[in-house]
Amino acid sequence: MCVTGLPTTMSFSGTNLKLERLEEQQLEGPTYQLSQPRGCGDMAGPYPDSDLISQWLRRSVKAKLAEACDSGESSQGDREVPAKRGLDPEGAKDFAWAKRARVENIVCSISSSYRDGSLEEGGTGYSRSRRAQERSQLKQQLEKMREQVFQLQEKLCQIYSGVAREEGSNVGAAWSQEPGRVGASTRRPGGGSRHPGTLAEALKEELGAAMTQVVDTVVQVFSRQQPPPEEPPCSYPSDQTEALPLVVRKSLPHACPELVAGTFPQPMAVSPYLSAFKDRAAGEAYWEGVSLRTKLSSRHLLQPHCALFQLAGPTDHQLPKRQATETHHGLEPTLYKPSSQEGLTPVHLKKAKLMFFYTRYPSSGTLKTYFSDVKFNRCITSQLIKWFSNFREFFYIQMEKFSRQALSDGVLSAETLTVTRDSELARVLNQHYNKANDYEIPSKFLEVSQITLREFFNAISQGCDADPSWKKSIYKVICKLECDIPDAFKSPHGLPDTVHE
DNA sequence: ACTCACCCTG
DNA sequence: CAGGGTGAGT
Repeated sequence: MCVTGLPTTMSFSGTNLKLERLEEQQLEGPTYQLSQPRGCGDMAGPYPDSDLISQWLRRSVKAKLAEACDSGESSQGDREVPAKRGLDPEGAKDFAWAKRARVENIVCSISSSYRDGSLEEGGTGYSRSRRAQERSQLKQQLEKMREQVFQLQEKLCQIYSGVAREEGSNVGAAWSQEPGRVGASTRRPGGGSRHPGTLAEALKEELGAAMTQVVDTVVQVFSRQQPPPEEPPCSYPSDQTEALPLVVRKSLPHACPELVAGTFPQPMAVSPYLSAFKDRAAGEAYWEGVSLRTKLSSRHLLQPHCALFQLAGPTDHQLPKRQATETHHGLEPTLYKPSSQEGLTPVHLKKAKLMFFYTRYPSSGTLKTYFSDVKFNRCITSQLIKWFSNFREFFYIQMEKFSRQALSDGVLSAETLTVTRDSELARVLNQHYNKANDYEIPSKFLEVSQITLREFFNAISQGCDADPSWKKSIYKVICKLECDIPDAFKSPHGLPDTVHE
Protein backbone atom coordinates (compact mmCIF):
# COMPACT_ATOMS: atom_id res chain seq x y z
CA MET A 1 0.00 0.00 0.00
CA CYS A 2 1.27 3.34 -0.91
CA VAL A 3 1.75 5.65 1.97
CA THR A 4 -0.75 8.34 1.31
CA GLY A 5 -2.20 11.32 3.00
CA LEU A 6 1.15 12.77 3.82
CA PRO A 7 1.93 16.38 3.26
CA THR A 8 3.98 17.20 0.26
CA THR A 9 6.51 18.95 2.36
CA MET A 10 7.30 16.90 5.33
CA SER A 11 8.43 18.04 8.65
CA PHE A 12 10.84 15.78 10.38
CA SER A 13 10.66 17.67 13.59
CA GLY A 14 9.96 15.36 16.41
CA THR A 15 11.88 12.63 14.77
CA ASN A 16 15.58 12.11 14.77
CA LEU A 17 15.77 12.94 11.15
CA LYS A 18 16.82 16.36 12.03
CA LEU A 19 19.95 16.40 14.03
CA GLU A 20 19.87 18.58 17.00
CA ARG A 21 21.53 21.89 16.73
CA LEU A 22 25.19 21.69 17.22
CA GLU A 23 26.74 23.26 20.21
CA GLU A 24 30.25 23.69 19.00
CA GLN A 25 30.71 27.17 17.75
CA GLN A 26 34.33 27.42 18.50
CA LEU A 27 37.03 26.01 16.40
CA GLU A 28 39.52 24.88 18.85
CA GLY A 29 42.45 22.69 18.26
CA PRO A 30 45.93 23.50 17.18
CA THR A 31 46.64 26.63 15.34
CA TYR A 32 47.52 25.54 11.91
CA GLN A 33 50.18 27.81 10.74
CA LEU A 34 50.23 28.26 7.07
CA SER A 35 53.86 28.99 7.29
CA GLN A 36 54.73 25.56 8.46
CA PRO A 37 56.19 23.58 5.65
CA ARG A 38 54.23 20.44 5.34
CA GLY A 39 55.05 19.32 1.91
CA CYS A 40 57.30 16.47 1.32
CA GLY A 41 59.10 15.41 -1.72
CA ASP A 42 58.65 12.32 -3.70
CA MET A 43 59.58 9.71 -1.23
CA ALA A 44 58.60 6.69 -3.18
CA GLY A 45 61.14 4.05 -2.59
CA PRO A 46 61.63 0.36 -2.95
CA TYR A 47 61.60 -0.29 0.75
CA PRO A 48 58.40 0.97 2.18
CA ASP A 49 59.05 -0.16 5.68
CA SER A 50 62.40 1.45 5.96
CA ASP A 51 61.03 4.40 4.13
CA LEU A 52 58.76 5.08 6.97
CA ILE A 53 61.44 6.43 9.20
CA SER A 54 63.46 7.69 6.35
CA GLN A 55 60.59 9.79 5.20
CA TRP A 56 59.92 10.92 8.66
CA LEU A 57 63.45 12.09 9.09
CA ARG A 58 63.44 13.90 5.79
CA ARG A 59 60.18 15.53 6.51
CA SER A 60 61.31 16.59 9.91
CA VAL A 61 64.56 17.95 8.65
CA LYS A 62 62.79 19.91 6.00
CA ALA A 63 60.30 21.32 8.39
CA LYS A 64 62.95 22.27 10.85
CA LEU A 65 65.14 23.66 8.17
CA ALA A 66 62.47 25.85 6.80
CA GLU A 67 61.55 26.86 10.28
CA ALA A 68 65.09 27.86 11.01
CA CYS A 69 65.42 29.71 7.78
CA ASP A 70 62.18 31.41 8.45
CA SER A 71 63.19 32.62 11.87
CA GLY A 72 66.48 33.90 10.63
CA GLU A 73 65.42 35.33 7.38
CA SER A 74 65.40 38.92 8.43
CA SER A 75 68.98 39.15 7.44
CA GLN A 76 68.20 37.82 4.05
CA GLY A 77 66.46 40.97 3.17
CA ASP A 78 64.50 39.46 0.39
CA ARG A 79 60.92 40.08 -0.51
CA GLU A 80 58.36 40.58 2.12
CA VAL A 81 55.75 38.02 2.78
CA PRO A 82 52.36 38.29 4.33
CA ALA A 83 51.81 37.61 7.94
CA LYS A 84 51.86 33.97 8.86
CA ARG A 85 48.35 33.80 10.07
CA GLY A 86 45.10 34.84 8.72
CA LEU A 87 45.92 34.31 5.12
CA ASP A 88 43.19 33.93 2.70
CA PRO A 89 43.45 30.89 0.45
CA GLU A 90 44.77 32.85 -2.50
CA GLY A 91 47.30 34.60 -0.40
CA ALA A 92 48.40 31.33 1.02
CA LYS A 93 49.43 30.07 -2.36
CA ASP A 94 51.62 33.02 -3.14
CA PHE A 95 52.97 32.94 0.33
CA ALA A 96 53.84 29.30 0.08
CA TRP A 97 55.57 29.90 -3.20
CA ALA A 98 57.56 32.72 -1.77
CA LYS A 99 58.54 30.68 1.22
CA ARG A 100 59.64 27.76 -0.84
CA ALA A 101 61.68 30.01 -3.03
CA ARG A 102 63.37 31.48 -0.01
CA VAL A 103 64.10 28.13 1.51
CA GLU A 104 65.55 26.83 -1.69
CA ASN A 105 67.60 29.93 -2.08
CA ILE A 106 68.94 29.73 1.43
CA VAL A 107 69.67 26.06 1.25
CA CYS A 108 71.50 26.34 -2.02
CA SER A 109 73.51 29.27 -0.82
CA ILE A 110 74.45 27.30 2.23
CA SER A 111 75.61 24.48 0.09
CA SER A 112 77.66 26.65 -2.21
CA SER A 113 79.15 28.50 0.68
CA TYR A 114 80.31 25.31 2.17
CA ARG A 115 81.78 24.09 -1.06
CA ASP A 116 83.71 27.31 -1.38
CA GLY A 117 84.97 26.89 2.12
CA SER A 118 83.76 30.30 3.00
CA LEU A 119 80.94 30.77 5.41
CA GLU A 120 79.43 34.02 4.48
CA GLU A 121 77.17 34.52 7.33
CA GLY A 122 75.84 37.87 6.38
CA GLY A 123 75.85 39.70 9.68
CA THR A 124 75.18 37.14 12.34
CA GLY A 125 78.36 38.13 14.04
CA TYR A 126 79.70 34.78 15.06
CA SER A 127 83.43 34.68 15.46
CA ARG A 128 85.24 31.89 13.77
CA SER A 129 86.56 30.47 17.02
CA ARG A 130 83.15 30.35 18.56
CA ARG A 131 81.72 28.75 15.52
CA ALA A 132 84.41 26.14 15.61
CA GLN A 133 83.64 25.48 19.22
CA GLU A 134 79.99 25.08 18.54
CA ARG A 135 80.74 22.91 15.61
CA SER A 136 82.64 20.46 17.72
CA GLN A 137 79.88 20.41 20.27
CA LEU A 138 77.34 19.75 17.65
CA LYS A 139 79.43 17.03 16.18
CA GLN A 140 79.58 15.34 19.52
CA GLN A 141 75.84 15.58 19.85
CA LEU A 142 75.40 14.17 16.44
CA GLU A 143 77.64 11.26 17.23
CA LYS A 144 75.47 10.49 20.21
CA MET A 145 72.39 10.71 18.12
CA ARG A 146 73.90 8.46 15.54
CA GLU A 147 74.49 5.83 18.14
CA GLN A 148 70.95 6.07 19.37
CA VAL A 149 69.54 5.88 15.92
CA PHE A 150 71.72 2.93 15.17
CA GLN A 151 70.44 1.12 18.20
CA LEU A 152 66.92 1.88 17.22
CA GLN A 153 67.55 0.59 13.76
CA GLU A 154 68.67 -2.67 15.17
CA LYS A 155 65.58 -2.98 17.28
CA LEU A 156 63.41 -2.08 14.38
CA CYS A 157 65.07 -4.66 12.24
CA GLN A 158 64.38 -7.25 14.86
CA ILE A 159 60.72 -6.46 14.68
CA TYR A 160 60.51 -6.20 10.97
CA SER A 161 62.64 -9.20 10.26
CA GLY A 162 59.69 -11.44 10.93
CA VAL A 163 57.78 -9.71 8.22
CA ALA A 164 60.74 -9.71 5.97
CA ARG A 165 61.01 -13.43 6.22
CA GLU A 166 57.45 -13.87 5.16
CA GLU A 167 57.54 -11.45 2.33
CA GLY A 168 60.89 -12.62 1.15
CA SER A 169 62.35 -9.19 1.37
CA ASN A 170 65.29 -8.18 3.42
CA VAL A 171 63.89 -5.33 5.39
CA GLY A 172 66.87 -5.06 7.62
CA ALA A 173 69.21 -4.70 4.74
CA ALA A 174 66.81 -2.47 2.97
CA TRP A 175 66.67 -0.19 5.92
CA SER A 176 70.39 -0.01 6.12
CA GLN A 177 70.71 0.62 2.44
CA GLU A 178 68.79 3.81 2.61
CA PRO A 179 71.21 6.37 1.28
CA GLY A 180 72.30 8.85 3.79
CA ARG A 181 70.94 7.07 6.80
CA VAL A 182 72.61 7.87 10.02
CA GLY A 183 74.89 5.12 11.09
CA ALA A 184 73.48 2.76 8.54
CA SER A 185 74.13 -0.80 9.35
CA THR A 186 73.87 -3.87 7.25
CA ARG A 187 73.45 -6.08 10.23
CA ARG A 188 70.23 -7.92 10.24
CA PRO A 189 69.46 -9.53 13.52
CA GLY A 190 67.79 -12.85 13.32
CA GLY A 191 65.25 -14.34 15.65
CA GLY A 192 63.01 -11.33 15.63
CA SER A 193 60.29 -11.41 18.19
CA ARG A 194 57.06 -9.87 17.09
CA HIS A 195 55.26 -7.88 19.63
CA PRO A 196 54.19 -4.90 17.63
CA GLY A 197 51.72 -3.90 20.24
CA THR A 198 54.33 -3.46 22.94
CA LEU A 199 57.79 -3.24 21.52
CA ALA A 200 56.65 -1.05 18.72
CA GLU A 201 55.18 1.36 21.18
CA ALA A 202 58.35 1.64 23.12
CA LEU A 203 60.35 1.91 19.96
CA LYS A 204 58.22 4.65 18.59
CA GLU A 205 58.63 6.65 21.72
CA GLU A 206 62.33 6.12 21.77
CA LEU A 207 62.64 6.78 18.12
CA GLY A 208 60.57 9.89 18.40
CA ALA A 209 62.74 11.30 21.14
CA ALA A 210 65.93 10.42 19.37
CA MET A 211 64.73 11.79 16.10
CA THR A 212 63.72 15.00 17.72
CA GLN A 213 67.18 15.51 19.01
CA VAL A 214 68.78 14.52 15.78
CA VAL A 215 66.61 16.81 13.77
CA ASP A 216 67.12 19.66 16.13
CA THR A 217 70.83 19.16 15.96
CA VAL A 218 70.81 19.04 12.22
CA VAL A 219 68.77 22.16 12.05
CA GLN A 220 71.09 23.93 14.38
CA VAL A 221 73.91 22.99 12.12
CA PHE A 222 71.98 24.28 9.20
CA SER A 223 71.20 27.51 10.86
CA ARG A 224 74.87 27.98 11.63
CA GLN A 225 75.59 27.72 7.96
CA GLN A 226 77.12 24.33 8.19
CA PRO A 227 76.50 21.43 5.89
CA PRO A 228 74.17 18.81 7.19
CA PRO A 229 75.68 15.52 8.16
CA GLU A 230 73.05 13.86 6.02
CA GLU A 231 71.01 14.80 3.06
CA PRO A 232 72.93 17.27 0.98
CA PRO A 233 70.72 20.30 1.15
CA CYS A 234 70.24 20.78 -2.53
CA SER A 235 69.21 17.22 -3.07
CA TYR A 236 65.56 17.71 -2.32
CA PRO A 237 64.24 21.22 -2.65
CA SER A 238 64.14 21.06 -6.39
CA ASP A 239 61.59 18.30 -6.45
CA GLN A 240 59.15 20.34 -4.52
CA THR A 241 56.82 21.74 -7.04
CA GLU A 242 53.85 22.52 -4.93
CA ALA A 243 53.04 25.04 -2.31
CA LEU A 244 54.49 23.80 0.89
CA PRO A 245 52.02 24.18 3.67
CA LEU A 246 48.75 22.93 2.36
CA VAL A 247 49.27 20.60 -0.50
CA VAL A 248 50.29 17.31 0.89
CA ARG A 249 51.40 14.46 -1.20
CA LYS A 250 50.48 10.90 -0.72
CA SER A 251 53.74 9.96 0.77
CA LEU A 252 53.28 7.87 3.83
CA PRO A 253 50.93 5.10 2.99
CA HIS A 254 52.51 2.89 5.55
CA ALA A 255 52.06 5.43 8.22
CA CYS A 256 48.46 4.50 8.58
CA PRO A 257 48.16 2.24 11.56
CA GLU A 258 45.66 0.15 9.77
CA LEU A 259 48.25 -0.58 7.20
CA VAL A 260 51.05 -0.85 9.63
CA ALA A 261 49.08 -3.34 11.57
CA GLY A 262 48.29 -5.12 8.39
CA THR A 263 51.96 -5.48 7.73
CA PHE A 264 52.13 -8.04 10.44
CA PRO A 265 50.37 -11.31 10.17
CA GLN A 266 47.24 -10.97 12.17
CA PRO A 267 45.26 -13.79 13.58
CA MET A 268 41.96 -13.89 11.86
CA ALA A 269 40.12 -13.38 15.09
CA VAL A 270 41.68 -10.01 15.64
CA SER A 271 40.04 -7.20 13.85
CA PRO A 272 42.59 -5.06 12.08
CA TYR A 273 40.81 -2.04 13.41
CA LEU A 274 41.46 -3.03 16.94
CA SER A 275 45.09 -3.30 16.11
CA ALA A 276 44.92 0.04 14.49
CA PHE A 277 43.59 1.58 17.63
CA LYS A 278 46.29 -0.05 19.63
CA ASP A 279 48.86 1.35 17.34
CA ARG A 280 47.34 4.77 17.56
CA ALA A 281 47.30 4.73 21.28
CA ALA A 282 50.94 3.79 21.32
CA GLY A 283 52.08 6.89 19.59
CA GLU A 284 50.85 8.52 16.50
CA ALA A 285 53.68 10.87 15.88
CA TYR A 286 54.39 9.93 12.35
CA TRP A 287 50.90 9.29 11.24
CA GLU A 288 48.94 11.77 13.16
CA GLY A 289 48.47 13.74 10.01
CA VAL A 290 46.57 10.95 8.40
CA SER A 291 43.04 12.00 8.12
CA LEU A 292 40.12 11.85 5.90
CA ARG A 293 39.34 14.77 3.82
CA THR A 294 37.30 17.04 5.91
CA LYS A 295 35.42 19.70 4.18
CA LEU A 296 31.76 20.15 4.22
CA SER A 297 30.44 23.39 3.07
CA SER A 298 31.61 26.64 1.69
CA ARG A 299 30.94 28.14 5.07
CA HIS A 300 33.43 25.87 6.68
CA LEU A 301 35.98 26.77 4.13
CA LEU A 302 36.12 30.18 5.62
CA GLN A 303 37.29 28.73 8.86
CA PRO A 304 41.04 28.53 8.95
CA HIS A 305 40.83 25.33 10.88
CA CYS A 306 38.88 23.68 8.14
CA ALA A 307 40.72 25.28 5.32
CA LEU A 308 43.59 23.05 6.13
CA PHE A 309 41.56 20.01 5.26
CA GLN A 310 40.38 21.49 2.07
CA LEU A 311 43.46 21.13 0.01
CA ALA A 312 43.93 17.46 0.26
CA GLY A 313 45.97 15.37 -2.07
CA PRO A 314 44.55 15.44 -5.52
CA THR A 315 45.10 11.83 -6.29
CA ASP A 316 42.65 10.11 -4.05
CA HIS A 317 40.88 8.50 -6.88
CA GLN A 318 44.00 6.82 -8.08
CA LEU A 319 44.85 5.34 -4.75
CA PRO A 320 44.39 1.74 -3.92
CA LYS A 321 40.96 1.01 -2.67
CA ARG A 322 42.04 0.56 0.85
CA GLN A 323 43.65 3.92 0.92
CA ALA A 324 41.23 5.72 -1.25
CA THR A 325 39.60 7.45 1.62
CA GLU A 326 42.76 8.42 3.32
CA THR A 327 44.28 11.73 2.75
CA HIS A 328 47.10 13.42 4.46
CA HIS A 329 46.24 16.90 5.41
CA GLY A 330 49.71 17.63 6.50
CA LEU A 331 51.46 17.32 9.76
CA GLU A 332 51.25 19.37 12.84
CA PRO A 333 53.81 22.12 13.20
CA THR A 334 55.73 19.70 15.29
CA LEU A 335 55.81 16.05 14.62
CA TYR A 336 56.56 15.07 18.10
CA LYS A 337 53.93 16.43 20.33
CA PRO A 338 51.18 14.06 21.26
CA SER A 339 47.86 14.88 19.72
CA SER A 340 44.28 14.07 20.35
CA GLN A 341 42.15 12.71 17.60
CA GLU A 342 41.73 15.67 15.34
CA GLY A 343 40.22 14.18 12.26
CA LEU A 344 38.24 11.21 11.22
CA THR A 345 40.24 8.25 10.12
CA PRO A 346 39.44 5.29 7.92
CA VAL A 347 38.84 3.40 11.09
CA HIS A 348 36.12 5.85 12.01
CA LEU A 349 34.63 5.46 8.59
CA LYS A 350 34.57 1.74 8.99
CA LYS A 351 32.93 2.11 12.33
CA ALA A 352 30.34 4.50 10.97
CA LYS A 353 29.46 2.08 8.22
CA LEU A 354 28.93 -0.71 10.66
CA MET A 355 26.87 1.57 12.84
CA PHE A 356 24.64 2.16 9.86
CA PHE A 357 23.44 -1.39 10.35
CA TYR A 358 21.76 -0.08 13.47
CA THR A 359 21.08 3.56 12.86
CA ARG A 360 20.23 5.29 9.63
CA TYR A 361 19.62 8.65 11.19
CA PRO A 362 21.97 9.04 14.11
CA SER A 363 21.56 12.11 16.23
CA SER A 364 24.56 14.24 16.98
CA GLY A 365 24.35 12.98 20.52
CA THR A 366 24.63 9.45 19.26
CA LEU A 367 27.58 10.36 17.14
CA LYS A 368 29.33 11.94 20.07
CA THR A 369 28.61 8.96 22.20
CA TYR A 370 29.94 6.45 19.75
CA PHE A 371 32.85 8.49 18.49
CA SER A 372 34.04 9.55 21.87
CA ASP A 373 37.65 9.49 20.79
CA VAL A 374 37.02 12.24 18.31
CA LYS A 375 37.31 15.86 19.23
CA PHE A 376 34.10 17.21 17.82
CA ASN A 377 33.79 20.50 16.09
CA ARG A 378 31.52 21.66 13.34
CA CYS A 379 33.61 20.16 10.64
CA ILE A 380 33.83 16.76 12.22
CA THR A 381 30.17 16.69 13.09
CA SER A 382 29.16 17.72 9.63
CA GLN A 383 31.44 15.18 8.08
CA LEU A 384 29.96 12.41 10.14
CA ILE A 385 26.49 13.55 9.23
CA LYS A 386 27.53 13.64 5.63
CA TRP A 387 28.80 10.13 5.88
CA PHE A 388 25.50 8.83 7.11
CA SER A 389 23.76 10.87 4.48
CA ASN A 390 25.86 9.13 1.89
CA PHE A 391 25.17 5.79 3.50
CA ARG A 392 21.45 6.43 3.33
CA GLU A 393 21.70 7.48 -0.22
CA PHE A 394 23.34 4.27 -1.22
CA PHE A 395 20.86 2.32 0.87
CA TYR A 396 17.83 3.92 -0.72
CA ILE A 397 19.24 3.67 -4.20
CA GLN A 398 19.70 -0.03 -3.76
CA MET A 399 16.22 -0.39 -2.36
CA GLU A 400 14.69 1.40 -5.29
CA LYS A 401 16.79 -0.55 -7.72
CA PHE A 402 15.92 -3.93 -6.28
CA SER A 403 12.26 -3.12 -5.90
CA ARG A 404 12.05 -2.00 -9.49
CA GLN A 405 13.85 -5.13 -10.50
CA ALA A 406 11.37 -7.23 -8.57
CA LEU A 407 8.56 -5.40 -10.26
CA SER A 408 9.96 -6.02 -13.68
CA ASP A 409 10.57 -9.61 -12.71
CA GLY A 410 6.88 -10.00 -12.25
CA VAL A 411 6.65 -9.93 -8.51
CA LEU A 412 3.09 -9.12 -7.64
CA SER A 413 3.04 -8.84 -3.89
CA ALA A 414 5.42 -7.06 -1.60
CA GLU A 415 4.95 -9.84 0.90
CA THR A 416 6.86 -12.16 -1.33
CA LEU A 417 9.87 -9.90 -1.10
CA THR A 418 12.22 -10.97 1.64
CA VAL A 419 15.69 -9.97 2.59
CA THR A 420 17.89 -12.61 4.13
CA ARG A 421 21.60 -12.89 4.46
CA ASP A 422 21.59 -14.93 1.30
CA SER A 423 19.79 -12.27 -0.67
CA GLU A 424 21.59 -10.47 -3.40
CA LEU A 425 20.43 -7.23 -1.84
CA ALA A 426 22.02 -8.17 1.44
CA ARG A 427 25.17 -9.08 -0.37
CA VAL A 428 25.35 -5.72 -2.06
CA LEU A 429 24.65 -3.87 1.15
CA ASN A 430 27.18 -5.91 3.03
CA GLN A 431 29.73 -5.23 0.38
CA HIS A 432 29.20 -1.54 0.87
CA TYR A 433 28.96 -1.21 4.62
CA ASN A 434 31.04 -4.15 5.65
CA LYS A 435 33.54 -4.58 2.92
CA ALA A 436 35.93 -6.57 4.98
CA ASN A 437 33.06 -8.86 5.85
CA ASP A 438 34.32 -9.18 9.37
CA TYR A 439 31.01 -8.30 10.89
CA GLU A 440 27.76 -10.10 10.57
CA ILE A 441 24.77 -8.18 9.34
CA PRO A 442 22.41 -7.77 12.26
CA SER A 443 19.08 -9.39 11.66
CA LYS A 444 17.47 -6.10 12.57
CA PHE A 445 19.10 -4.53 9.59
CA LEU A 446 17.78 -7.29 7.38
CA GLU A 447 14.33 -6.51 8.69
CA VAL A 448 14.74 -2.83 8.05
CA SER A 449 15.99 -3.57 4.58
CA GLN A 450 13.05 -5.80 3.89
CA ILE A 451 10.59 -3.20 5.11
CA THR A 452 12.27 -0.56 3.04
CA LEU A 453 12.29 -2.76 0.01
CA ARG A 454 8.61 -3.44 0.38
CA GLU A 455 7.87 0.22 0.88
CA PHE A 456 9.63 1.05 -2.31
CA PHE A 457 7.97 -1.83 -4.09
CA ASN A 458 4.54 -0.74 -3.01
CA ALA A 459 5.12 2.87 -3.80
CA ILE A 460 6.45 2.12 -7.26
CA SER A 461 3.86 -0.50 -8.06
CA GLN A 462 1.12 1.95 -7.21
CA GLY A 463 2.62 4.73 -9.19
CA CYS A 464 3.50 6.90 -6.27
CA ASP A 465 6.88 7.59 -7.83
CA ALA A 466 5.16 10.06 -10.09
CA ASP A 467 5.22 12.42 -7.16
CA PRO A 468 8.56 14.21 -7.02
CA SER A 469 8.66 13.77 -3.28
CA TRP A 470 7.38 10.24 -3.21
CA LYS A 471 10.40 8.96 -1.32
CA LYS A 472 9.84 11.19 1.61
CA SER A 473 7.03 9.10 2.95
CA ILE A 474 9.32 6.12 2.84
CA TYR A 475 12.04 8.01 4.61
CA LYS A 476 9.62 8.80 7.36
CA VAL A 477 8.89 5.14 7.83
CA ILE A 478 12.52 4.15 7.85
CA CYS A 479 13.64 6.79 10.26
CA LYS A 480 11.44 5.18 12.87
CA LEU A 481 13.20 1.89 12.54
CA GLU A 482 16.29 2.79 14.42
CA CYS A 483 17.89 0.01 16.40
CA ASP A 484 19.95 0.04 19.52
CA ILE A 485 23.60 0.24 18.80
CA PRO A 486 25.64 -2.33 20.69
CA ASP A 487 27.64 -0.89 23.52
CA ALA A 488 30.74 -2.32 21.98
CA PHE A 489 30.62 0.53 19.52
CA LYS A 490 30.98 2.97 22.32
CA SER A 491 34.52 1.92 22.93
CA PRO A 492 36.76 4.63 21.61
CA HIS A 493 39.47 2.15 20.92
CA GLY A 494 37.77 -0.54 19.07
CA LEU A 495 34.96 -2.08 17.21
CA PRO A 496 32.99 -5.07 18.19
CA ASP A 497 35.34 -7.93 17.73
CA THR A 498 32.61 -10.03 16.31
CA VAL A 499 34.50 -11.72 13.60
CA HIS A 500 32.75 -14.20 11.49
CA GLU A 501 33.79 -16.80 9.00
C1' DA B 1 21.58 33.20 10.11
C1' DC B 2 22.38 28.67 10.82
C1' DT B 3 21.87 23.72 10.30
C1' DC B 4 20.48 19.69 8.09
C1' DA B 5 18.36 16.30 4.57
C1' DC B 6 18.18 15.38 0.09
C1' DC B 7 19.63 15.64 -4.62
C1' DC B 8 22.95 15.74 -8.21
C1' DT B 9 27.50 15.52 -9.69
C1' DG B 10 32.44 14.29 -10.04
C1' DC C 1 32.81 9.92 -0.44
C1' DA C 2 32.92 14.89 -0.95
C1' DG C 3 31.10 19.46 -2.93
C1' DG C 4 27.65 22.26 -3.93
C1' DG C 5 22.78 23.61 -4.56
C1' DT C 6 18.20 23.74 -2.71
C1' DG C 7 14.52 23.65 0.43
C1' DA C 8 12.95 23.52 5.04
C1' DG C 9 13.07 24.01 10.11
C1' DT C 10 14.60 26.61 14.11
